[in-house]
Amino acid sequence: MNGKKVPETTISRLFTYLREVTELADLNIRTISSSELGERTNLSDAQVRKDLGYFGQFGVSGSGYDTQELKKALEKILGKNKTWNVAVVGVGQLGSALLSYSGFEKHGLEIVAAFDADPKRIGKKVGAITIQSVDELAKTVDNKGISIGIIAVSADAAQEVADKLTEAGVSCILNFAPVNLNVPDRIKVKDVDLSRELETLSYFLVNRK
Amino acid sequence: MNGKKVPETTISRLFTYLREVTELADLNIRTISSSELGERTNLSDAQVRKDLGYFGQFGVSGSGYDTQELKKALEKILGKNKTWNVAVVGVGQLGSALLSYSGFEKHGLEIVAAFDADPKRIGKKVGAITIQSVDELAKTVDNKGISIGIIAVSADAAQEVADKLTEAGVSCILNFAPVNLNVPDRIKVKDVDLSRELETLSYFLVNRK
DNA sequence: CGAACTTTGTGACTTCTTTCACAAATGCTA
DNA sequence: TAGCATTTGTGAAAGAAGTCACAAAGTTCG
Repeated sequence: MNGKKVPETTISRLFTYLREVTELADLNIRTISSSELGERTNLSDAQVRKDLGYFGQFGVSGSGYDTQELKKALEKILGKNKTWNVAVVGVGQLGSALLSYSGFEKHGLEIVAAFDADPKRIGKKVGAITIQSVDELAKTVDNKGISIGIIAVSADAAQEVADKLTEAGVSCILNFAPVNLNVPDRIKVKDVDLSRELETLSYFLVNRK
Repeated sequence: MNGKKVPETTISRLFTYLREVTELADLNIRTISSSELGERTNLSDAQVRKDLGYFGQFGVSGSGYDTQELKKALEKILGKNKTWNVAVVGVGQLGSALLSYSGFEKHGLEIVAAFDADPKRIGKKVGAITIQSVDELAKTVDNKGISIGIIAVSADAAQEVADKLTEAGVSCILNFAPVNLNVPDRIKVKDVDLSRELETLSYFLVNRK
Protein backbone atom coordinates (compact mmCIF):
# COMPACT_ATOMS: atom_id res chain seq x y z
CA MET A 1 0.00 0.00 0.00
CA ASN A 2 1.32 3.45 -0.78
CA GLY A 3 1.04 6.28 1.68
CA LYS A 4 -2.25 7.88 0.69
CA LYS A 5 -5.37 7.64 2.76
CA VAL A 6 -7.78 5.10 1.37
CA PRO A 7 -11.39 6.27 1.15
CA GLU A 8 -13.83 4.03 2.97
CA THR A 9 -15.91 3.81 -0.19
CA THR A 10 -12.91 2.20 -1.86
CA ILE A 11 -12.81 -0.51 0.82
CA SER A 12 -16.45 -1.17 0.28
CA ARG A 13 -15.96 -1.53 -3.48
CA LEU A 14 -13.02 -3.86 -2.95
CA PHE A 15 -15.48 -6.38 -1.56
CA THR A 16 -17.55 -6.27 -4.70
CA TYR A 17 -14.42 -6.81 -6.77
CA LEU A 18 -13.57 -9.76 -4.57
CA ARG A 19 -17.01 -11.26 -5.11
CA GLU A 20 -16.63 -10.97 -8.86
CA VAL A 21 -13.11 -12.33 -9.15
CA THR A 22 -14.02 -15.21 -6.86
CA GLU A 23 -16.84 -16.10 -9.19
CA LEU A 24 -14.61 -15.75 -12.23
CA ALA A 25 -11.84 -17.80 -10.68
CA ASP A 26 -14.35 -20.55 -9.90
CA LEU A 27 -15.41 -20.52 -13.54
CA ASN A 28 -11.76 -20.93 -14.53
CA ILE A 29 -11.62 -17.58 -16.22
CA ARG A 30 -7.99 -16.58 -15.95
CA THR A 31 -7.90 -12.84 -16.49
CA ILE A 32 -10.20 -9.85 -16.42
CA SER A 33 -9.66 -6.26 -17.49
CA SER A 34 -10.59 -3.26 -15.39
CA SER A 35 -13.28 -2.35 -17.89
CA GLU A 36 -14.91 -5.77 -17.73
CA LEU A 37 -14.72 -5.77 -13.96
CA GLY A 38 -16.22 -2.29 -13.97
CA GLU A 39 -19.06 -3.41 -16.17
CA ARG A 40 -19.89 -6.23 -13.81
CA THR A 41 -19.92 -3.96 -10.80
CA ASN A 42 -21.50 -0.88 -12.37
CA LEU A 43 -18.36 1.15 -11.97
CA SER A 44 -16.00 2.85 -14.39
CA ASP A 45 -12.77 1.17 -15.47
CA ALA A 46 -10.83 4.11 -14.07
CA GLN A 47 -12.50 3.68 -10.70
CA VAL A 48 -11.50 0.02 -10.58
CA ARG A 49 -7.90 0.79 -11.41
CA LYS A 50 -7.71 3.67 -8.97
CA ASP A 51 -9.14 1.59 -6.15
CA LEU A 52 -6.68 -1.22 -6.71
CA GLY A 53 -3.91 1.31 -7.15
CA TYR A 54 -4.12 2.25 -3.48
CA PHE A 55 -2.75 -1.15 -2.59
CA GLY A 56 -0.21 -1.93 -5.27
CA GLN A 57 0.10 -3.01 -8.86
CA PHE A 58 -1.80 -6.16 -9.60
CA GLY A 59 -2.42 -5.91 -13.31
CA VAL A 60 -0.57 -6.63 -16.50
CA SER A 61 -0.73 -4.13 -19.35
CA GLY A 62 -2.37 -5.59 -22.37
CA SER A 63 -4.10 -8.47 -20.63
CA GLY A 64 -5.55 -7.24 -17.34
CA TYR A 65 -5.70 -8.89 -13.93
CA ASP A 66 -5.09 -12.54 -13.10
CA THR A 67 -8.25 -13.61 -11.29
CA GLN A 68 -6.56 -16.04 -8.91
CA GLU A 69 -3.89 -13.55 -7.95
CA LEU A 70 -6.28 -10.67 -7.55
CA LYS A 71 -8.54 -12.82 -5.43
CA LYS A 72 -5.70 -13.71 -3.11
CA ALA A 73 -4.45 -10.15 -2.94
CA LEU A 74 -7.91 -8.80 -2.10
CA GLU A 75 -8.47 -11.46 0.54
CA LYS A 76 -5.24 -10.48 2.16
CA ILE A 77 -5.95 -6.75 2.00
CA LEU A 78 -9.41 -7.22 3.41
CA GLY A 79 -8.46 -9.57 6.18
CA LYS A 80 -10.59 -12.44 4.90
CA ASN A 81 -8.10 -14.94 6.26
CA LYS A 82 -8.44 -13.78 9.86
CA THR A 83 -11.16 -14.28 12.42
CA TRP A 84 -12.30 -11.98 15.19
CA ASN A 85 -14.18 -12.48 18.40
CA VAL A 86 -17.42 -10.61 18.87
CA ALA A 87 -19.62 -9.76 21.84
CA VAL A 88 -23.30 -8.89 21.59
CA VAL A 89 -24.68 -6.52 24.19
CA GLY A 90 -28.46 -6.60 24.53
CA VAL A 91 -30.29 -9.84 23.97
CA GLY A 92 -33.73 -8.56 23.06
CA GLN A 93 -35.42 -9.24 19.76
CA LEU A 94 -32.56 -7.93 17.64
CA GLY A 95 -29.80 -9.33 19.82
CA SER A 96 -31.35 -12.79 19.74
CA ALA A 97 -31.66 -12.64 15.99
CA LEU A 98 -27.99 -11.73 15.70
CA LEU A 99 -26.97 -14.57 17.99
CA SER A 100 -28.65 -17.05 15.70
CA TYR A 101 -27.60 -15.32 12.49
CA SER A 102 -25.31 -17.54 10.49
CA GLY A 103 -23.77 -14.81 8.36
CA PHE A 104 -21.07 -13.74 10.81
CA GLU A 105 -18.87 -16.78 10.44
CA LYS A 106 -18.76 -16.35 6.72
CA HIS A 107 -17.06 -13.04 7.33
CA GLY A 108 -14.59 -14.27 9.86
CA LEU A 109 -16.50 -13.04 12.88
CA GLU A 110 -17.42 -15.31 15.75
CA ILE A 111 -19.83 -14.36 18.49
CA VAL A 112 -18.28 -15.62 21.69
CA ALA A 113 -20.23 -13.75 24.35
CA ALA A 114 -23.56 -12.07 25.02
CA PHE A 115 -24.54 -9.61 27.71
CA ASP A 116 -27.76 -8.18 29.07
CA ALA A 117 -28.77 -5.99 31.97
CA ASP A 118 -32.04 -7.81 32.65
CA PRO A 119 -31.57 -10.34 35.53
CA LYS A 120 -34.29 -12.51 34.04
CA ARG A 121 -32.14 -13.12 30.99
CA ILE A 122 -28.80 -13.59 32.69
CA GLY A 123 -27.71 -17.20 32.85
CA LYS A 124 -29.97 -18.33 30.01
CA LYS A 125 -28.42 -19.90 26.97
CA VAL A 126 -28.86 -18.92 23.33
CA GLY A 127 -27.24 -21.64 21.26
CA ALA A 128 -23.86 -22.23 22.78
CA ILE A 129 -23.66 -18.81 24.43
CA THR A 130 -24.66 -18.14 28.02
CA ILE A 131 -25.97 -14.65 28.61
CA GLN A 132 -23.86 -12.79 31.14
CA SER A 133 -24.41 -9.69 33.22
CA VAL A 134 -23.02 -6.50 31.71
CA ASP A 135 -20.98 -6.18 34.89
CA GLU A 136 -18.80 -8.97 33.59
CA LEU A 137 -18.20 -7.27 30.26
CA ALA A 138 -14.72 -5.90 30.87
CA LYS A 139 -13.45 -9.16 32.32
CA THR A 140 -14.85 -11.28 29.51
CA VAL A 141 -13.66 -8.98 26.72
CA ASP A 142 -10.20 -9.32 28.15
CA ASN A 143 -10.33 -13.07 28.76
CA LYS A 144 -11.74 -13.98 25.39
CA GLY A 145 -9.83 -11.45 23.31
CA ILE A 146 -12.94 -9.77 21.99
CA SER A 147 -12.29 -6.99 19.50
CA ILE A 148 -15.78 -6.19 18.24
CA GLY A 149 -18.79 -5.19 20.30
CA ILE A 150 -22.29 -5.15 18.90
CA ILE A 151 -24.75 -2.76 20.49
CA ALA A 152 -28.25 -4.15 20.26
CA VAL A 153 -29.86 -2.24 23.11
CA SER A 154 -32.34 0.65 23.07
CA ALA A 155 -31.27 4.16 22.10
CA ASP A 156 -31.35 5.26 25.77
CA ALA A 157 -28.87 2.66 26.90
CA ALA A 158 -26.57 2.72 23.88
CA GLN A 159 -24.11 5.38 25.00
CA GLU A 160 -23.60 3.71 28.35
CA VAL A 161 -22.90 0.40 26.64
CA ALA A 162 -20.52 2.13 24.23
CA ASP A 163 -18.62 3.56 27.20
CA LYS A 164 -18.35 0.13 28.78
CA LEU A 165 -17.15 -1.45 25.54
CA THR A 166 -14.63 1.33 25.07
CA GLU A 167 -13.29 0.91 28.57
CA ALA A 168 -13.16 -2.85 28.11
CA GLY A 169 -10.89 -2.30 25.14
CA VAL A 170 -12.73 -3.35 21.99
CA SER A 171 -11.52 -1.88 18.70
CA CYS A 172 -14.80 -1.70 16.80
CA ILE A 173 -18.41 -1.16 17.64
CA LEU A 174 -21.26 -2.18 15.41
CA ASN A 175 -24.12 0.00 16.54
CA PHE A 176 -27.72 -0.90 15.83
CA ALA A 177 -29.18 1.81 18.07
CA PRO A 178 -30.39 4.97 16.33
CA VAL A 179 -28.11 7.38 18.19
CA ASN A 180 -24.79 9.12 17.66
CA LEU A 181 -22.27 7.48 19.91
CA ASN A 182 -19.43 9.46 21.43
CA VAL A 183 -16.30 7.36 21.57
CA PRO A 184 -12.57 8.04 21.26
CA ASP A 185 -11.14 8.27 17.76
CA ARG A 186 -9.21 5.04 18.07
CA ILE A 187 -12.50 3.13 18.11
CA LYS A 188 -14.24 2.47 14.84
CA VAL A 189 -17.99 2.78 14.99
CA LYS A 190 -20.16 1.39 12.26
CA ASP A 191 -23.80 2.40 12.43
CA VAL A 192 -26.41 0.08 11.07
CA ASP A 193 -29.64 1.91 11.08
CA LEU A 194 -32.48 0.46 9.11
CA SER A 195 -34.68 3.31 10.25
CA ARG A 196 -32.38 5.75 8.60
CA GLU A 197 -32.49 3.85 5.33
CA LEU A 198 -36.25 3.76 5.43
CA GLU A 199 -36.45 7.43 6.19
CA THR A 200 -34.18 8.29 3.30
CA LEU A 201 -36.48 6.37 1.00
CA SER A 202 -39.45 8.37 2.07
CA TYR A 203 -37.52 11.61 1.48
CA PHE A 204 -36.79 10.44 -2.01
CA LEU A 205 -40.45 9.67 -2.65
CA VAL A 206 -41.56 13.08 -1.47
CA ASN A 207 -39.01 14.92 -3.56
CA ARG A 208 -38.85 12.99 -6.77
CA LYS A 209 -40.04 14.64 -9.94
CA MET B 1 -35.70 24.70 -1.20
CA ASN B 2 -33.35 26.64 -3.42
CA GLY B 3 -32.09 25.30 -6.70
CA LYS B 4 -28.92 23.50 -5.63
CA LYS B 5 -28.59 19.75 -5.50
CA VAL B 6 -28.78 18.44 -1.97
CA PRO B 7 -26.17 15.83 -1.02
CA GLU B 8 -27.61 12.57 0.22
CA THR B 9 -25.43 12.81 3.31
CA THR B 10 -27.25 16.02 4.14
CA ILE B 11 -30.58 14.21 4.04
CA SER B 12 -29.24 11.60 6.34
CA ARG B 13 -28.05 14.21 8.82
CA LEU B 14 -31.39 15.97 8.69
CA PHE B 15 -32.87 12.94 10.38
CA THR B 16 -30.46 13.22 13.25
CA TYR B 17 -31.34 16.89 13.62
CA LEU B 18 -34.98 15.92 13.67
CA ARG B 19 -34.39 13.40 16.43
CA GLU B 20 -32.63 15.99 18.53
CA VAL B 21 -35.10 18.80 18.08
CA THR B 22 -37.96 16.41 18.76
CA GLU B 23 -36.35 15.49 22.04
CA LEU B 24 -35.68 19.13 22.87
CA ALA B 25 -39.18 20.19 21.97
CA ASP B 26 -40.56 17.45 24.23
CA LEU B 27 -38.43 18.81 27.06
CA ASN B 28 -39.91 22.25 26.43
CA ILE B 29 -36.61 23.72 25.38
CA ARG B 30 -37.58 26.53 23.07
CA THR B 31 -34.49 27.31 21.04
CA ILE B 32 -31.18 25.76 20.08
CA SER B 33 -28.17 27.19 18.30
CA SER B 34 -26.39 25.49 15.44
CA SER B 35 -23.35 24.94 17.63
CA GLU B 36 -25.35 23.23 20.37
CA LEU B 37 -27.14 21.09 17.82
CA GLY B 38 -23.79 20.27 16.28
CA GLU B 39 -22.41 19.24 19.61
CA ARG B 40 -25.29 16.88 20.21
CA THR B 41 -24.88 15.25 16.80
CA ASN B 42 -21.09 15.25 16.58
CA LEU B 43 -21.06 17.72 13.72
CA SER B 44 -19.73 21.22 13.24
CA ASP B 45 -21.96 24.24 13.64
CA ALA B 46 -21.18 25.23 10.05
CA GLN B 47 -22.32 21.85 8.81
CA VAL B 48 -25.61 22.19 10.60
CA ARG B 49 -26.26 25.63 9.16
CA LYS B 50 -25.23 24.63 5.67
CA ASP B 51 -27.46 21.56 5.73
CA LEU B 52 -30.48 23.54 6.83
CA GLY B 53 -29.57 26.27 4.37
CA TYR B 54 -30.40 23.97 1.48
CA PHE B 55 -34.04 24.13 2.44
CA GLY B 56 -34.55 27.68 3.58
CA GLN B 57 -33.94 29.99 6.50
CA PHE B 58 -35.18 28.62 9.76
CA GLY B 59 -33.04 30.40 12.29
CA VAL B 60 -33.00 33.72 14.03
CA SER B 61 -29.72 35.59 14.38
CA GLY B 62 -28.69 35.94 17.96
CA SER B 63 -30.94 33.24 19.38
CA GLY B 64 -30.83 30.24 17.08
CA TYR B 65 -33.58 27.88 15.94
CA ASP B 66 -37.04 27.49 17.44
CA THR B 67 -37.26 23.79 18.24
CA GLN B 68 -40.97 23.46 17.49
CA GLU B 69 -40.67 25.24 14.18
CA LEU B 70 -37.57 23.39 13.11
CA LYS B 71 -39.18 20.10 14.02
CA LYS B 72 -42.20 20.88 11.87
CA ALA B 73 -40.06 22.11 8.99
CA LEU B 74 -37.88 19.00 9.05
CA GLU B 75 -40.87 16.70 9.23
CA LYS B 76 -42.27 18.37 6.17
CA ILE B 77 -39.00 18.29 4.25
CA LEU B 78 -38.47 14.66 5.08
CA GLY B 79 -41.96 13.50 4.29
CA LYS B 80 -42.71 12.34 7.81
CA ASN B 81 -46.35 13.25 7.37
CA LYS B 82 -46.92 10.95 4.41
CA THR B 83 -47.29 7.20 4.18
CA TRP B 84 -46.21 4.84 1.42
CA ASN B 85 -47.23 1.35 0.43
CA VAL B 86 -44.58 -1.31 0.38
CA ALA B 87 -44.27 -4.78 -1.14
CA VAL B 88 -41.89 -7.45 0.10
CA VAL B 89 -40.58 -9.92 -2.47
CA GLY B 90 -39.17 -13.10 -1.00
CA VAL B 91 -40.67 -14.52 2.16
CA GLY B 92 -37.78 -16.57 3.48
CA GLN B 93 -36.12 -15.94 6.81
CA LEU B 94 -35.38 -12.29 6.15
CA GLY B 95 -38.64 -11.55 4.36
CA SER B 96 -40.66 -13.06 7.21
CA ALA B 97 -38.73 -11.01 9.73
CA LEU B 98 -39.46 -7.85 7.75
CA LEU B 99 -43.15 -8.70 7.55
CA SER B 100 -43.37 -8.87 11.31
CA TYR B 101 -41.03 -5.93 11.92
CA SER B 102 -42.90 -3.14 13.57
CA GLY B 103 -40.50 -0.36 12.66
CA PHE B 104 -41.86 0.40 9.21
CA GLU B 105 -45.06 2.07 10.34
CA LYS B 106 -43.13 4.45 12.50
CA HIS B 107 -41.50 5.72 9.33
CA GLY B 108 -44.66 6.05 7.32
CA LEU B 109 -44.22 2.82 5.42
CA GLU B 110 -46.88 0.14 5.32
CA ILE B 111 -46.30 -3.34 3.98
CA VAL B 112 -49.38 -4.16 1.94
CA ALA B 113 -48.26 -7.16 -0.10
CA ALA B 114 -45.78 -10.03 -0.11
CA PHE B 115 -44.61 -12.21 -2.98
CA ASP B 116 -42.71 -15.43 -3.35
CA ALA B 117 -41.84 -17.80 -6.17
CA ASP B 118 -42.19 -20.96 -4.08
CA PRO B 119 -45.64 -22.57 -4.64
CA LYS B 120 -45.53 -23.99 -1.13
CA ARG B 121 -45.57 -20.52 0.33
CA ILE B 122 -48.13 -18.93 -1.96
CA GLY B 123 -51.50 -18.53 -0.33
CA LYS B 124 -50.17 -18.65 3.21
CA LYS B 125 -50.72 -15.74 5.52
CA VAL B 126 -48.15 -13.80 7.50
CA GLY B 127 -50.04 -11.51 9.82
CA ALA B 128 -52.65 -9.80 7.71
CA ILE B 129 -50.79 -10.34 4.44
CA THR B 130 -51.42 -13.26 2.08
CA ILE B 131 -48.37 -14.33 0.14
CA GLN B 132 -48.92 -14.02 -3.60
CA SER B 133 -47.18 -15.44 -6.62
CA VAL B 134 -44.59 -13.12 -8.17
CA ASP B 135 -46.65 -13.40 -11.36
CA GLU B 136 -49.20 -11.14 -9.74
CA LEU B 137 -46.64 -8.51 -8.85
CA ALA B 138 -47.35 -6.01 -11.61
CA LYS B 139 -51.09 -6.16 -11.12
CA THR B 140 -50.90 -5.78 -7.35
CA VAL B 141 -48.39 -2.94 -7.44
CA ASP B 142 -50.78 -1.09 -9.69
CA ASN B 143 -53.94 -1.92 -7.73
CA LYS B 144 -52.55 -1.09 -4.33
CA GLY B 145 -50.46 1.92 -5.34
CA ILE B 146 -47.21 0.41 -4.14
CA SER B 147 -44.22 2.69 -4.50
CA ILE B 148 -41.53 0.77 -2.64
CA GLY B 149 -40.35 -2.76 -3.31
CA ILE B 150 -38.19 -4.66 -0.86
CA ILE B 151 -35.95 -7.36 -2.29
CA ALA B 152 -35.43 -10.14 0.23
CA VAL B 153 -34.49 -12.94 -2.13
CA SER B 154 -31.14 -14.60 -2.78
CA ALA B 155 -28.40 -12.87 -4.75
CA ASP B 156 -29.13 -15.04 -7.81
CA ALA B 157 -32.73 -14.00 -8.06
CA ALA B 158 -32.36 -10.36 -7.11
CA GLN B 159 -31.83 -8.84 -10.55
CA GLU B 160 -34.85 -10.62 -11.96
CA VAL B 161 -36.98 -9.33 -9.11
CA ALA B 162 -35.58 -5.84 -9.62
CA ASP B 163 -36.61 -6.00 -13.28
CA LYS B 164 -40.12 -7.05 -12.34
CA LEU B 165 -40.42 -4.29 -9.76
CA THR B 166 -39.13 -1.76 -12.25
CA GLU B 167 -41.59 -2.85 -14.88
CA ALA B 168 -44.39 -2.83 -12.33
CA GLY B 169 -43.64 0.83 -11.70
CA VAL B 170 -42.27 1.17 -8.17
CA SER B 171 -40.16 4.25 -7.43
CA CYS B 172 -37.77 2.83 -4.87
CA ILE B 173 -36.17 -0.48 -4.16
CA LEU B 174 -34.75 -1.48 -0.82
CA ASN B 175 -32.30 -4.23 -1.66
CA PHE B 176 -31.14 -6.73 0.94
CA ALA B 177 -29.37 -8.98 -1.57
CA PRO B 178 -25.59 -8.61 -1.84
CA VAL B 179 -25.51 -7.70 -5.52
CA ASN B 180 -25.35 -4.59 -7.67
CA LEU B 181 -28.72 -4.11 -9.26
CA ASN B 182 -29.06 -2.63 -12.72
CA VAL B 183 -32.11 -0.42 -12.88
CA PRO B 184 -33.07 2.77 -14.72
CA ASP B 185 -31.96 6.05 -13.18
CA ARG B 186 -35.46 7.09 -12.26
CA ILE B 187 -35.56 4.30 -9.69
CA LYS B 188 -33.89 4.84 -6.37
CA VAL B 189 -32.08 1.81 -5.03
CA LYS B 190 -31.02 1.61 -1.42
CA ASP B 191 -28.73 -1.27 -0.56
CA VAL B 192 -28.81 -2.73 2.90
CA ASP B 193 -25.99 -5.13 3.20
CA LEU B 194 -25.04 -6.30 6.64
CA SER B 195 -22.32 -8.49 5.14
CA ARG B 196 -20.67 -5.45 3.70
CA GLU B 197 -20.69 -3.70 7.07
CA LEU B 198 -19.19 -6.71 8.75
CA GLU B 199 -16.54 -7.01 6.10
CA THR B 200 -15.58 -3.39 6.49
CA LEU B 201 -15.09 -3.96 10.20
CA SER B 202 -12.67 -6.73 9.58
CA TYR B 203 -10.70 -4.56 7.17
CA PHE B 204 -10.45 -1.96 9.88
CA LEU B 205 -9.20 -4.48 12.39
CA VAL B 206 -6.52 -5.74 10.05
CA ASN B 207 -5.30 -2.29 9.15
CA ARG B 208 -5.48 -0.38 12.39
CA LYS B 209 -2.33 0.79 13.99
C1' DC C 1 10.70 -9.03 -35.45
C1' DG C 2 7.71 -5.13 -36.01
C1' DA C 3 3.25 -3.03 -36.33
C1' DA C 4 -1.25 -2.76 -34.55
C1' DC C 5 -3.87 -3.38 -30.65
C1' DT C 6 -4.99 -3.72 -25.69
C1' DT C 7 -4.76 -2.42 -21.08
C1' DT C 8 -2.52 -0.67 -16.98
C1' DG C 9 -1.07 2.99 -13.65
C1' DT C 10 -1.23 7.58 -12.59
C1' DG C 11 -0.87 12.66 -12.78
C1' DA C 12 -4.14 16.47 -13.98
C1' DC C 13 -8.69 17.96 -13.94
C1' DT C 14 -13.45 18.18 -12.41
C1' DT C 15 -16.98 17.73 -9.28
C1' DC C 16 -18.78 17.28 -4.90
C1' DT C 17 -18.60 18.16 0.19
C1' DT C 18 -16.98 20.36 4.22
C1' DT C 19 -14.88 24.06 6.69
C1' DC C 20 -13.76 28.85 7.26
C1' DA C 21 -14.79 33.37 8.18
C1' DC C 22 -17.35 37.43 8.28
C1' DA C 23 -21.24 40.82 7.26
C1' DA C 24 -25.80 41.29 8.74
C1' DA C 25 -29.38 40.49 11.91
C1' DT C 26 -31.12 40.03 16.42
C1' DG C 27 -31.08 39.78 21.48
C1' DC C 28 -29.68 41.61 25.96
C1' DT C 29 -28.44 45.01 29.42
C1' DA C 30 -27.87 49.25 31.43
C1' DT D 1 -31.56 53.70 22.93
C1' DA D 2 -26.65 52.53 22.53
C1' DG D 3 -23.34 49.27 22.71
C1' DC D 4 -21.91 44.68 23.35
C1' DA D 5 -22.69 39.76 22.68
C1' DT D 6 -24.71 36.02 19.92
C1' DT D 7 -25.80 33.60 16.14
C1' DT D 8 -27.34 33.11 11.46
C1' DG D 9 -26.66 32.57 6.38
C1' DT D 10 -23.55 32.24 2.82
C1' DG D 11 -19.76 33.22 -0.44
C1' DA D 12 -14.90 31.76 -0.71
C1' DA D 13 -11.28 28.40 0.38
C1' DA D 14 -9.90 23.87 1.31
C1' DG D 15 -10.26 19.08 1.03
C1' DA D 16 -11.91 14.59 -0.73
C1' DA D 17 -13.42 11.58 -4.24
C1' DG D 18 -14.15 10.43 -8.95
C1' DT D 19 -13.19 10.99 -14.01
C1' DC D 20 -10.21 11.82 -17.85
C1' DA D 21 -6.63 10.98 -20.76
C1' DC D 22 -2.28 9.40 -22.08
C1' DA D 23 2.54 7.45 -21.75
C1' DA D 24 4.34 3.08 -20.95
C1' DA D 25 4.06 -1.76 -20.84
C1' DG D 26 2.56 -6.01 -22.64
C1' DT D 27 0.09 -9.05 -26.19
C1' DT D 28 -0.99 -10.85 -30.73
C1' DC D 29 -0.24 -11.98 -35.30
C1' DG D 30 1.58 -11.91 -39.90
